[in-house]
Amino acid sequence: MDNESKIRDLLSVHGLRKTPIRKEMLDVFMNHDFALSASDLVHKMTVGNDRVTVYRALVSFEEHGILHKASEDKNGVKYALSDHNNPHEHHSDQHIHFICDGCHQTYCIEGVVEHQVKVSSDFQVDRVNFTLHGLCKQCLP
Amino acid sequence: MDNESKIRDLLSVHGLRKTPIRKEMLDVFMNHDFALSASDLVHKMTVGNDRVTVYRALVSFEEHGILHKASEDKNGVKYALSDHNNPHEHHSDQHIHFICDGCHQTYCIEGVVEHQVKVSSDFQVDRVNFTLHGLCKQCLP
DNA sequence: AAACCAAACGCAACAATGTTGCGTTTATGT
DNA sequence: ACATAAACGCAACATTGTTGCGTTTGGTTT
Repeated sequence: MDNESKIRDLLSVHGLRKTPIRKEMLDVFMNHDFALSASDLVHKMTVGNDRVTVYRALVSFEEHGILHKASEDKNGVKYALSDHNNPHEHHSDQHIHFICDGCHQTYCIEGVVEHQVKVSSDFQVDRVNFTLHGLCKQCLP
Repeated sequence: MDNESKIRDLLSVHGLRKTPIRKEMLDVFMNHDFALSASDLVHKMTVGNDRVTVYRALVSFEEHGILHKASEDKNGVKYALSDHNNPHEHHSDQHIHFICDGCHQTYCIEGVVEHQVKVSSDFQVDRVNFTLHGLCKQCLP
């Protein structure tokens, strides 16, 4: 296991147990630069293949801020490591979600979307969620 | 039925049959100012309560541009009337989707979100999808 | 108005995602 | 080494959405 000490630290900090399944889940996340669904994880993991266990670990990781929901549609939720834990996210505290039209992966990428909202006063806008769509490097012609 | 003639016209224009179920589906949409899921429709309708029929009608309506997907999450897809058919959308050709944190309804509202995207050149951004979140008039304190 | 036909319907069956309950195992602190 | 709560694993279930197929029906043609 590659990022073993990083993973052990991460679990320790949050008071979570270092079980084989949870360690491998985080390892899988650290070895991918795109977001993963529960089903993705179950297929990629070598130890333990019970969906329920994975679902419960995902919820726990999200509650502890280790993971966040990167995208969500009728086919389910995809999670990604939060910035400060993600080896692919070095330079920013904030990221944007990009969904590739080619490979359909969800990437957490660096960048900013500057925006100004003008809507009817019948609605109080507290947040704006952006998702970018297009082609990633691998899928560009 | 209130909007009967409007509904008959709409179905005629698109070469769709004026069946009781489809007429009532459109009627339900016209009597709501927020987006509806297949399940919402099944519960609100008085004639025909087969999920499959509703699903297939939704697909057909979307293909004909009568409806569009207003929001989508793990709990399913919500549809809304396209602007030109929607009695609640008088003044604009474009709308924005607003999801209320209180009632969790999805509204198609008038307004604009000006935005500028700055991201790594590893990703070619073709479209930007955004959703506004906050509180609607009914849910404001 | 009778016949025709494709559109629409309705039922059964299925797949996938996600959740809950409950008994068992195991990581971890004492 | 022991105790205990966290984590696991299994069965069962709910919901959304899809597919196949036979039947009904709206709309057209004759």
